[in-house]
Amino acid sequence: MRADAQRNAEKLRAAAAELFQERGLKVPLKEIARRAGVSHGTLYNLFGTREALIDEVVTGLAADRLDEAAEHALSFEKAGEGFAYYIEKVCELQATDPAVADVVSGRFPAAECLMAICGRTQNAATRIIERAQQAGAIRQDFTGEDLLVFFGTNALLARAVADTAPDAWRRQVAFLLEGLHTEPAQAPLSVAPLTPQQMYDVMGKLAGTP
Amino acid sequence: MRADAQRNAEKLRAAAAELFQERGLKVPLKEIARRAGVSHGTLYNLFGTREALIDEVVTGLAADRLDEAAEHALSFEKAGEGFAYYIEKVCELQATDPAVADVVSGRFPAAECLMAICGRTQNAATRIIERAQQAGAIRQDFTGEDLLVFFGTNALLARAVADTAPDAWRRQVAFLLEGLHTEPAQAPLSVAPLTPQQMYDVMGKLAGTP
DNA sequence: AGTATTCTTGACCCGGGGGTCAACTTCCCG
DNA sequence: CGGGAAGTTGACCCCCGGGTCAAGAATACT
Repeated sequence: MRADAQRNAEKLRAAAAELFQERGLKVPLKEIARRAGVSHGTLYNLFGTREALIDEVVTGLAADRLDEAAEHALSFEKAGEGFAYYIEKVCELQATDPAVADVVSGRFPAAECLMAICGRTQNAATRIIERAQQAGAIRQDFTGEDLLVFFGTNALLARAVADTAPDAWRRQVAFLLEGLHTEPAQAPLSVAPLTPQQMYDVMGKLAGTP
Repeated sequence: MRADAQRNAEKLRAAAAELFQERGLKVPLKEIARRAGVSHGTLYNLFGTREALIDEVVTGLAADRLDEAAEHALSFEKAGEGFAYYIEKVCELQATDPAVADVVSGRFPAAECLMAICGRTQNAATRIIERAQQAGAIRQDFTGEDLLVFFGTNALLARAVADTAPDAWRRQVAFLLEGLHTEPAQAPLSVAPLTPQQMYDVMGKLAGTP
């Protein structure tokens, strides 16, 4: 690769990182090129697809932050506190970085590496939930799918409130956590959790509009 | 108005009612015209704006259904049950009719009549909440704005799950209701409710993407 | 029936985003 | 330092949705 191409790729990566973080993974590619001070043809030439760009610029960071949150959640002595920490932390990541929000909401433009993160997050969520359930801290019928659905809606919510009341999403999180404690009644749920296949469909559509 | 124009208007109203209900208030106008078997020019000629069409076809029905839900909620003897009924009912309306969901999520293309409904719903929600709070059934710091935010996310969620697990939203509703009961601890919320102005911004953006 | 009025049509304009490619520029190496 | 390879550019294509309007079709009135 020639030296100037290398430089352009770097400029594009920088611009993409900025814009993805500011506005999510769906920013127009032409706008990324514009901010990089480069023709959009060059972007297509160097990266080919939006997914490739995402993978180089977002995937690693997002994966690290999500993995770290999961790890830390599992290190709490009290499983219930780890569970609460995890939810708050992931929601916070979503709120402060639309790119992460898009990653968690899964399968954006079907970038392969993103799917991997999604799966890892799903697994981590399930482990954290089961640990809390075994400790008797939260209701038994809450599932990893439930949590991912919540993350999906939280992504939308956090983006919607970002310019207005950047912490507004915390209220909803609090209500959810309150609803998951074991102390009170705990009426049985009348609807089954989503299957993995259903999760795939649903999260894709939830993300589809923004 | 000429007879054929009358007929066309009727065909357009019918098509619009169908499509709004199937896919929400943002369906392309050209598609409505297509389904009505009429040129899109005619649609613009007869109705001028999307808002006018919405007002003739959706507004009344949506208002009726929402008002009825509110009324019925206030007729419960136990305020807490009325509250739960109201949330379930509104969410159900949203789930079975994307048009209603868009109406509740407020301020679509700024149709005047829709704003009126929005205000009425906000008021109704507040009354129902306060009644439940006076009965000691739900936590004191839950507000009408909180509920509308929840409706906003539920609209997205319900639409996202519609083809896959049309009742999936009920789980989230259940978690919310569980979190609002008075029995357990009730940690104070660390974030203030939205102001009415903030609500306006937020709900507009939440609806913006889909 | 014939004319005046009202309506309808569909081609056309716009802007936005995705994507391609021939012609041009820049680089690098012999 | 010159020429071939590598890279860049921006005009161009697509589709989509909103919106307009001159020309033509349909109706209603006399």
